[in-house]
Amino acid sequence: MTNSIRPSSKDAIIEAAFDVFSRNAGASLSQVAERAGVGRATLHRHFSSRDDLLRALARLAIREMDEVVEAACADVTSHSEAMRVSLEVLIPLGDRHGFLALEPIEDDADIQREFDRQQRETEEMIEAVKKEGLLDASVPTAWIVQAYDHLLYAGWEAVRTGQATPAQAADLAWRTLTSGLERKPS
Amino acid sequence: MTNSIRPSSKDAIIEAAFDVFSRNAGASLSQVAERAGVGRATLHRHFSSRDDLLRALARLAIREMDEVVEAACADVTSHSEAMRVSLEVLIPLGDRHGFLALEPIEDDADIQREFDRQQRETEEMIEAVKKEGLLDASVPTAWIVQAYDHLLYAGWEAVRTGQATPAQAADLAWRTLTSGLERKPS
DNA sequence: TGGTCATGAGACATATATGTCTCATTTGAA
DNA sequence: TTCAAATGAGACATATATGTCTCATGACCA
Repeated sequence: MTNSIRPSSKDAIIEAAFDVFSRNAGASLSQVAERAGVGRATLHRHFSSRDDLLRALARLAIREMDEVVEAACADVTSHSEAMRVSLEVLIPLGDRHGFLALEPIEDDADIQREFDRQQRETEEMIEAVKKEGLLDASVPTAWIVQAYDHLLYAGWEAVRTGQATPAQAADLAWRTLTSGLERKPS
Repeated sequence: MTNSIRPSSKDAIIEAAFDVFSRNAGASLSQVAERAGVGRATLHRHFSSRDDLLRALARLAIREMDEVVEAACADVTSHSEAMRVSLEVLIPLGDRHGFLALEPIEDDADIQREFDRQQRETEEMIEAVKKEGLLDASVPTAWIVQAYDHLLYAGWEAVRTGQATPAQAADLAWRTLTSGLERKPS
């Protein structure tokens, strides 16, 4: 394989970048390189500029989120189930989710379009779940999207801080979103 | 009043800083000054350094959140009601809330202690609401804190983007937290 | 063993952010 | 009007971040 650069280094940079930028959007490239255990020059060999890195991260995050959702929804039989399993597989990608929410990538039309498409797909999923009767149609879809996104992020934080496993966090977030945290008389 | 610097300029800087930093934690002081409609030198007259500004914002945010919660809870008759009205009055302070969550102020022990105190008070409030029977005691308090914080932030975003008034956002966030967004058969 | 390639370290120039200073202008009160 | 304080504009020096480059080293492969 006289192919190209070793993959491990590039991957380490990408993982470190998600980790660092999801906590601090203004972090320097030195911090990213250090977290990756890599020289700053090596980072520039893989990503010519800061913007180049940010764009690569955004594209990757969108693609990964698409992939896990598509894979998880392969066998589902309802939109409600799709919404539930999407939540579960997206929680471990919370750093990607947080990165996309925090980092303003306004200058790239491709990424903006893909980002908008994901947002639209989430809205359509929620509309479909309303039609299936699980969610209250009188609650604005825009609010359900907000609650879904933020509870997803809350679930990732619970995982990151060791409070829960991804499965437990998904259970808690899903219960919160659907039936709430009230004490049930049943 | 030969007191000191005019207050309006300082206040404008503080409001602009909350606005700018809650969207982008790494924003420059030039951006803050511009948003405030103020020269960069004036910003430095009020706040000697970036850290000075950040610390002042953190202290103010904590104090303001304390004040509105205390005022709102003056007449309540239960912890459940206190939790509900706290959510309502904190949503308009969502920029303060987001600033405290996003900006890492690790070097100041005072602020850290106050921040921890607020977190602890939220936990105690939730424990009390569990005892009153509104919230399910089998759900971890840590998760309820997460959900409360994130739905509060979601509510502020709904207000900021014009999707809802503060009162509507508080209703939606409270309903989500307590009874969820399921279609209710009743 | 020899050669190739990715890498780390670090020098270097540049860009941007930060903090200080000066000065002319404006504001508000007496 | 008159005066003192606050301000905006901008020069200036410094610090940090960024991007490019070179060179020696180490890993992997033939």
